[in-house]
Amino acid sequence: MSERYNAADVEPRWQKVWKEADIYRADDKSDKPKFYALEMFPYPSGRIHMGHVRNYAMGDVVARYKKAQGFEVLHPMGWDSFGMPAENAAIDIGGHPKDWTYGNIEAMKEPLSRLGFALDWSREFATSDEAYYKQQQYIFLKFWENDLVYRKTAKVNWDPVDNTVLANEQVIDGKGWRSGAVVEQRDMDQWFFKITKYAEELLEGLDTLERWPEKVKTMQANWIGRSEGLQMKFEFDGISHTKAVEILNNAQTSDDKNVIEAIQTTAANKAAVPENQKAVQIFTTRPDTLFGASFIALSPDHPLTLSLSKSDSKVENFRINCAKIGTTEEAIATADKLGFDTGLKVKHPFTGETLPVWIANFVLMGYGTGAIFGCPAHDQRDLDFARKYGLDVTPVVLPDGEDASTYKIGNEAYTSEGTLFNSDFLNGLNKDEGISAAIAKIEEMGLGKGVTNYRLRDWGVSRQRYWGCPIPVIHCGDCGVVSVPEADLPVALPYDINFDKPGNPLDRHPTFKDVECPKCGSPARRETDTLDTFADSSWYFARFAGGNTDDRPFDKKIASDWLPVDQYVGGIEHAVLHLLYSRFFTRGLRDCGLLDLPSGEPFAGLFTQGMVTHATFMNIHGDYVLPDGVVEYEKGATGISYLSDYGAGLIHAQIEGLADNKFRSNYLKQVNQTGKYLCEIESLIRPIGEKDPRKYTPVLQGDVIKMSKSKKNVVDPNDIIEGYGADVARWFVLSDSPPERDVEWTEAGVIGAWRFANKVWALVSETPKLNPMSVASRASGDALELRRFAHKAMAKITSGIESFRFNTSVAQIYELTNALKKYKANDEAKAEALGMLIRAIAPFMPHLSEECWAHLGGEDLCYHAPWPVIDESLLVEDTVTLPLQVNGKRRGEMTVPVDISKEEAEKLALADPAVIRTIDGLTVRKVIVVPGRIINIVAS
RNA sequence: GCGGGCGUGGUGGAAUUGGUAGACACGCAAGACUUAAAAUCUUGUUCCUGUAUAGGAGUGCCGGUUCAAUUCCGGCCGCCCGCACCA
Repeated sequence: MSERYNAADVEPRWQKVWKEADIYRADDKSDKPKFYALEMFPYPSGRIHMGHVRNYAMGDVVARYKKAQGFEVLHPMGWDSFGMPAENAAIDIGGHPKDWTYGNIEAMKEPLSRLGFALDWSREFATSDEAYYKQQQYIFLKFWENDLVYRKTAKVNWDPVDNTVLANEQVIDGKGWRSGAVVEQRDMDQWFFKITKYAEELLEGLDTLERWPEKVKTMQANWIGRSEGLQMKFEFDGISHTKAVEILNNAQTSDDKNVIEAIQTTAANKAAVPENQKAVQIFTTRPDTLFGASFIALSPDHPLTLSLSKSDSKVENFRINCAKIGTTEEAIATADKLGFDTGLKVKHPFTGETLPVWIANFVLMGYGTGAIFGCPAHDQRDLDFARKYGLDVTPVVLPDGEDASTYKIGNEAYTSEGTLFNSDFLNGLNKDEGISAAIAKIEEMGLGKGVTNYRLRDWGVSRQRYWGCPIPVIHCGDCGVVSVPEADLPVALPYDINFDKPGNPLDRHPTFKDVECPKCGSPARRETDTLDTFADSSWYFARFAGGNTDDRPFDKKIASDWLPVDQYVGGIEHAVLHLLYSRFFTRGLRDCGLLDLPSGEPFAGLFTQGMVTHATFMNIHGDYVLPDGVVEYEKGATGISYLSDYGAGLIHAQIEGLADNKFRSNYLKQVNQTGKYLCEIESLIRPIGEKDPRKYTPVLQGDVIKMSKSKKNVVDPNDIIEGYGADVARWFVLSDSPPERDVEWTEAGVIGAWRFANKVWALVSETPKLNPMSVASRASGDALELRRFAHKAMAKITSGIESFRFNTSVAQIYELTNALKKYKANDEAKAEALGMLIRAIAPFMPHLSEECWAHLGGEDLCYHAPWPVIDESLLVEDTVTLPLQVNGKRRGEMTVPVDISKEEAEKLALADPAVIRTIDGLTVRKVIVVPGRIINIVAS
């Protein structure tokens, strides 16, 4: 019975058993404590990759472990199936996005099933299913009713060739990623989710997420970007003031009014913005430096700038110049400071001095009020600007140790803390005191008030795309924007579309657009934009929990019972977008009365796993080479080698003859370092007169990077499953590397995992039938030793799983396996240890453990077996080996009873021969005894 | 620029309340079995000196606290990630 472990036979057999017994179905009505395990669901690209394997293997470990711990586990799976790739495929290779998508789902489901994950497939859905997006449309309308959705004109990236809006990620160096056309900024009507309504709650909620990575919380906090400061007005001075009012009143178009209105209605700004426009509103986080103000700067997109440009062509030209700089981050970061003096003046509220009003390219319209006061001495940007245009630089913060009479600002602004000076009533205060005092004074003068500002903007969700959830509204000439009645949902995507022309096919569909107004019955136009696909993934976890309802997004009670997700696992790339949008959605659902989740937090525990990486290889032509095509042989090519001496000679000849010096020197360096020649067998055609039929080409090893098709460093999970089995693939991606870090896929590593699977099987198959649930409570001698070892290992395996350090659990499983081979214990103790081992392996390699369980004669399925109970008394030894240190250096060790007294231990330590030898001639000053840990003798 | 993280053998990594640094695995070396290879098994493997007993050095670098530092503190150096003209 000691034949090799045959995964190809074992794995499908158990998968069939599991499926027929329907063991992974979660029971909504269970009395057991619940546990919701979830991994970020996949986009159906058509193939599973190693990243999926790692992600789902981690979630599966948790799900299976929690099941064994007695929890009712919900572990569902589905498809995030709307999105651009389907449309692009239809454009590039023809066909229909729907067919492409659902074909891919079919193609992926089978290999995913072969990995043997404990998934409740009864809850499966795809976000492109009509039943799903119908409910999403319902949610959209509920959000609209509850003031969480609105419509406004906003700037978008417009690709003039493809006639579509592009997401920021799709704009590369200012050009459309597909067309290569220069992207325009265009104003368009867009739908927005009012995520800023929850800015504060989303920020505060982060503190309650104890089982989230600090990194993700920090990123979200930065993204929300709360800053406290002062919003205040600078009143226009003299004639300029009148002129400004005149400009505003006369030159304003309705568009300008909209912008001004939009600013005024921003929640944070609302209270502080006055009704009239006789002043410029600015926002600052450093009101303590107000006495250092030397100018006011407006954004090129500020309403005042816009109205000025209508009557002044120089302003208009300046705006055009600013727009030319481009949209790339690099261009923005390195752009010169550009300014334009409007000639307007404002009055400083404290000093009464007049300050010039400039337009500056570095002031953003999207943050604060789109206008600032410039304090060059204590802000680097302001300083650069002031130096360029000859504006005053007045220091008002004195660094410690500097003299007020001699302190000067050079080309570096002083941005750290210090004592305020040159500042009248603020003199002598520190930064925080100065901020409070300045705010109090401005408030007292009625010129402004302390406010909180957020960097977070509302979420624009309109996409001019076909393959997404249609936005369920109708535009009527008389009634305006009207929602589609609930009874008419879903607004279904028509199938008969074509991609002959660029742009959104819904927009030119013969009938989709033409509808009657649900209110007045007159001819109206259906919205043809679809929702950002991030909306789809913002509530799917709730549908999994309380789904299968057609009248509501999910059953409120059932979904609320399962939520929050206890353990969510996915990639760090979603740290902000998906994870923030979901936190917004659950709050929205809660406040619309659809979900009973007071905290609003969808994911109680989050784990972000690292990527699967692989070495890259490149040949002399500069092409990436598939790892499969790369062979290596030893330097010298004698004995162990894939190549004959003849082949080696060929490589040498090729290298010497290479024209590319850089490649040749790199290759020779590689050979020197590794002692190996890497090459590719380029063809199997025998050149005339050659003995070896193969043609070898030298290959350079490149960086170890994330698996990617274009870099050709991918390993297909299917190949690994066929060659070694699913368990081996799972085991490998969980061993060695800590889960949050990247793991490098190597052939050697896979073989190691495969060997281990065989080792376990060899151990089990040569063991006669026994009860894997047995407890050898009366063990002594070697048997007791084995028990101690097994229970200790089991404790470490358990804590490794609990704390997401699967690599340490794996190491302990190795140790337990080695111990089982080493200890000469009796059958009862062996049965206990082996039973523990099989159950410990089960979350990682469920097929192997099931096979072992059955072979040993375990009752029922291993999947149903409870997690081993650790006997705490076995974790404590009778004796302990203490290291003996002299002056902090280890000189020996001694084995003593664990409950030895400090005095006794000290006596024994000083009698140790190694200690005596070391302290010979020295005086013992002190002996430190840490019970059960160490003894350190201080001598001099 | 701002924020976060990380530096440990040839390699991945252990050592999460300061207490034997290098668990476990890969690789490598030697041996056993074999006609041979593969597989498997055994032993060794941080570096330096040394036949050995043993001694010295050692967790990026410099310093500090401590009987004791990979761990705590201060200052450098290097790498990675996120955000980025956010007032």
